[in-house]
Amino acid sequence: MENLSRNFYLQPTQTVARRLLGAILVHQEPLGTTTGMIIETEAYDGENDLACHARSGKTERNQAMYLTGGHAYIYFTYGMHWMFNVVTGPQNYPAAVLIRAVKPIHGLDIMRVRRSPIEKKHWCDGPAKLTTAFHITNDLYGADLCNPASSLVIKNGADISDRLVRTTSRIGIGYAPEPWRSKPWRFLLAAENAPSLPDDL
DNA sequence: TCTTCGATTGTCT
DNA sequence: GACAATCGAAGAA
Repeated sequence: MENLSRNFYLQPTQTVARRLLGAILVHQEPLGTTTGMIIETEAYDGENDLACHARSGKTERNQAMYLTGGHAYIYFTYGMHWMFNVVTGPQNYPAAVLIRAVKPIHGLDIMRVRRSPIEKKHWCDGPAKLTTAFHITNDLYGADLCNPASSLVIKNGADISDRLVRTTSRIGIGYAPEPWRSKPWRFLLAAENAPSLPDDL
C-alpha cells in the first residue's frame, strides 16, 4: 500500500476531496499505529472562496495553506478543538481539504482510551473527534504527508464508486455569502458503505 | 431520534 | 471584543 503522491494533491481541491474518500489515514505514534478510512471531506478553495480561512489573505495561523499540496494544515477552534486539513494545489495557492470523518481500522485499543466512554461508532464521526482519536495536534502543523519518514501519512485505499458518494453544502460556514455557502463541496460516504480493507496495512 | 445549549481560548478586527 | 470549518450532555417527543 503506497502513500498518495505529490501529484495527487496538486489536482483541483474538489477533485482531491472526492478522491480522498476511501483513502487510509495512518498515524504512527509511540503507543502504536492508528489507522482509519476517510469517509467524509470538505473542500476549501483559495482566497476567492469566502468560506475558506485564506479569504482574508495569509496570516500566521493559515500560512500552511500556502504550502505545496500534501502538507498538513492544522488549526484550533471553538476554544477546544483541533481540525486536520490536507493542503492541495501548487505552492502559494491557499486551498485545503478538511478531513471530517474516518472509519477506525487499526489502533482501536488506543482510540478506545482516548474516546471513552463514547461508543465506538462515534469515535471518529466528526472533525474534532478524529483528531482526538488519532492524537493529531499542532505538533504536526505543516508536516509533509508525502514524506515516507513522516509519522502522519495518507495511503492509497479503496476506489469508491460515484453511487456511494453524496455531496452537500459545507458545514458551519453560515457567515459566508452566496454562492460560497451553497457550494456542494462536502463529500460523504456512509460508514456502512465503506468497503472492508485488504489486511496488509 | 431530534433539538437546544453551555463549554472554552486562539485569532483577527 | 467578537466569534469560530464543534462536541456532547440533557431534555423533549
